[in-house]
Amino acid sequence: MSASEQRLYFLLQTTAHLFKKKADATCVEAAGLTTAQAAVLSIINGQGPVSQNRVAAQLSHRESAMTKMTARLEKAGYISKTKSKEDARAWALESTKLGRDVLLKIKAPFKEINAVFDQTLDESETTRLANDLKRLLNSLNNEDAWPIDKDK
Amino acid sequence: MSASEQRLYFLLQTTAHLFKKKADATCVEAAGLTTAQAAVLSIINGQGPVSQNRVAAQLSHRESAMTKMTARLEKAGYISKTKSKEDARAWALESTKLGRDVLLKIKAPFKEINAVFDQTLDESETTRLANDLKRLLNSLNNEDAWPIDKDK
DNA sequence: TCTATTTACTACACTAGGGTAGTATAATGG
DNA sequence: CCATTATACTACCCTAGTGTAGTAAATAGA
Repeated sequence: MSASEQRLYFLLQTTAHLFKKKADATCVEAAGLTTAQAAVLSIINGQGPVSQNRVAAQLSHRESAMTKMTARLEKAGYISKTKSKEDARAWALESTKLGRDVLLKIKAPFKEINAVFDQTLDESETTRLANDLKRLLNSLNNEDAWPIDKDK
Repeated sequence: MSASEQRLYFLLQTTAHLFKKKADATCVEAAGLTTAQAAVLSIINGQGPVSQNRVAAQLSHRESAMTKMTARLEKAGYISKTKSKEDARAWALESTKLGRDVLLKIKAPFKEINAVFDQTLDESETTRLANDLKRLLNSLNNEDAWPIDKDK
């Protein structure tokens, strides 16, 4: 059956939406932050002093979304925003002690989410699904970058 | 590899997000409405006079999201909201001529989206992916409904 | 029949993204 | 070296969802 007959787009959106809803609920209960905040915080924590720009790129988000997100994270005390020394335009984002602590609290809820995947799919199915999603991501990216060459 | 090693949750969210972004862009360009509006409108169009409640349930959304969404669709002239005769609390949502017209305009952009799926995955892979997503949806739903019985 | 509960919806405050227009700084080309 | 262009970010307004608290109508139980 073709993608349209399977209503694959709708299925993908619904699955992602419900997983997000569940993950947000468990994360907020366990640690007081959402999965969106956790994603940004974990990149900042892992990549030392980093600009908003670089975080946005890794999440396929816009800079304007980052402005608000880092403001929330700073207000909550999870990150610090200081002006970069190399580039006066950019922020140097870093995680705080509180930010690192809250990232630890989020491990248990994510185990719960991953348990749903692992209870439903075996190892080979998980790998296959991950590969399918990666292939779809590649197709999406290459489509827009065509025929302009994609490397900078 | 396990779901956590594959970062399956993140992969699912990213893929869904980028597909939504692309689909929204092409739909807005072609017909002036978003995919979220298209989903609601197409349910209303297909199921005659229907309550907000029933639409929300099919999309796994909350009633409060429907209040705003139907307000936008009515303002745009795509649907009519009249009080239900069977139940004075409920709305009877129906598509207008304009709403049906705009649904036709959206077919081409969705073909484009489905083409990305079909270019990337063959028929058996598409079916398999759809099944995996359906299985994940079932796992999510049954988890929350346990041990309370799920039928009403 | 009269109360209690459920149901359909609204209002409001919030997170979270998009897109556009603008500013300040950096990098580049003549 | 200076003008142009690119980059990093902000401000603003929009869609779109959540969750909670509330109202009015329907339903169920005593």
